[in-house]
Amino acid sequence: MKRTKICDVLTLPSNQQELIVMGWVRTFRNNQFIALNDGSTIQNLQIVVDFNRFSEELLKKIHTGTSLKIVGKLIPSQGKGQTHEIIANTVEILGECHPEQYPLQAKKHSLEFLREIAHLRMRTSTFQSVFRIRNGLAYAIHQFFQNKGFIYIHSPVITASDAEGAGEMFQVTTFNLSNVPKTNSGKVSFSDDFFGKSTYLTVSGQLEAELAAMAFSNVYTFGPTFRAENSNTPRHLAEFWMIEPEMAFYDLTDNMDLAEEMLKYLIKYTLDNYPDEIRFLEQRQIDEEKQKPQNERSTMPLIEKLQFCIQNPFERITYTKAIEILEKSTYNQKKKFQFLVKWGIDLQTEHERYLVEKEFNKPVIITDYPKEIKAFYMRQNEDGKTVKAMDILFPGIGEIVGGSQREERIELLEKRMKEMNISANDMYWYLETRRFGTVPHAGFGLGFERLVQFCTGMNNIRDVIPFPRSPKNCEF
RNA sequence: UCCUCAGUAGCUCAGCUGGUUAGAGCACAUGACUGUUAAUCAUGGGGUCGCAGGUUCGAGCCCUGCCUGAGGAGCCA
Repeated sequence: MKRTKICDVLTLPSNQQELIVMGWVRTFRNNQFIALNDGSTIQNLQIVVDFNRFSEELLKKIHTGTSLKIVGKLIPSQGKGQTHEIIANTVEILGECHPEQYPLQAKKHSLEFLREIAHLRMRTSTFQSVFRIRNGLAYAIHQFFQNKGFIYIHSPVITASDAEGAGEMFQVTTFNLSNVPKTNSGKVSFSDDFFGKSTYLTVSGQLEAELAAMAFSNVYTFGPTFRAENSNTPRHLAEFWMIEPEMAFYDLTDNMDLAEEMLKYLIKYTLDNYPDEIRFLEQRQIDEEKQKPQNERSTMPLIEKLQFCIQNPFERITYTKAIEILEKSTYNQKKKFQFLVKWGIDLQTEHERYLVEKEFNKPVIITDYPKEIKAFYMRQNEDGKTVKAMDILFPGIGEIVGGSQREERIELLEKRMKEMNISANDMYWYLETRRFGTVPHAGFGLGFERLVQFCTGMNNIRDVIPFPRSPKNCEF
């Protein structure tokens, strides 16, 4: 007889059939009731042990964390908390778990503490829910794009290009750091390094995705990216995953339409496929927020927030309009903003939060930013001041998507690169896309962990990736 | 990187104005009970008060530096 997964056991008729189940003990109550979890579902299966039939020696080895093989009969539960239960005929200990040394208990732990034991935290209902949803979202992203005929492109992880200026980069080298080869003038001799030049971990696959879009029309990347920024916030990681679609023959509106459709698809996918997990996480958030003052609590419970997000069109406004709204706001007139609102500034977190959480109270897409605060590759508008950029701001998360229509006109692109001190020589391959059959195109980047944060209601980004990498933390 | 707060038992925390032998709940151990739902009841063990200096007759508490964590800001996805 083969093992039955707990997710399957719970769908079977409870008609005395004999089954084998395996899993880890969550709790062992009353010397009789084992809550067994095998990770196939966040639900536990109740195992009933008649303590008169088993040796005390065996029962004493059953603790939270112990792994078991149970053979027994499936019956309707006589207790109230569950539908099924298994009456154990045999109980085999697969792996003992020392109760004094095992850090997980059958009670709530703080997320900070669980972060320190990331190798074990997946054994909790919270992290099982989060990572199950993370898995589902990764799958749904491929499904969304594949259904539309997009080609999945593997952009390189190691790159020599630091042109995007998306932040500090991690150097990749095979040099012995205590004895780095130098040139006669005393500089590091990168021509002696593995690749013969200085190389880094990628900060974005966008430029490579653009190359592919010039062949396949519609492509996307989905892979890890790296930023060596010393950012210590609940929204930043040094290693995170990004989805970067790039579409030929798309303008900025097409780009926004696709991004909005994708986000709604992914949120709906979560609601449709992970109801148990979402309900659990919603309750967790409610319990957690009970200790907070009213004004710091979420305005909507998780499920309602996600449904609201699917059902309403995202607000679309230009940067110029956004500045106008901010300037006219009573908030601004009462001088409640710390930073001055003025055309030309980069929107501060407080400004974004005002627009998303106070003014519109739903996702907002801001377009046509001043060119000075955006990247060199964004398409310049006729006004000479703004570019075809778009950022999607989500409540509680901030910027979840950043994108633009790209500058396809080579003269304007070269001029902009010169102004921003970007080497046309190093970037010859990028410029050749504009030289050889250039077309209008657009794309965006979606921060995968920020999406998972939004869909799970987790406040800290370190709790939505199995093994987070952040400044001063590379454990496990 | 900057600002603010925190670090006391395995976990979550209390510890008053500097004053005897540092407490609670949970966890754990032992016993009781046995249809429980974070089971319950009784008893018990468990501490270099983040680290290093300093002030003081005396420091968990005051001062300085460092480390770690959290929240906010910047940068961004």
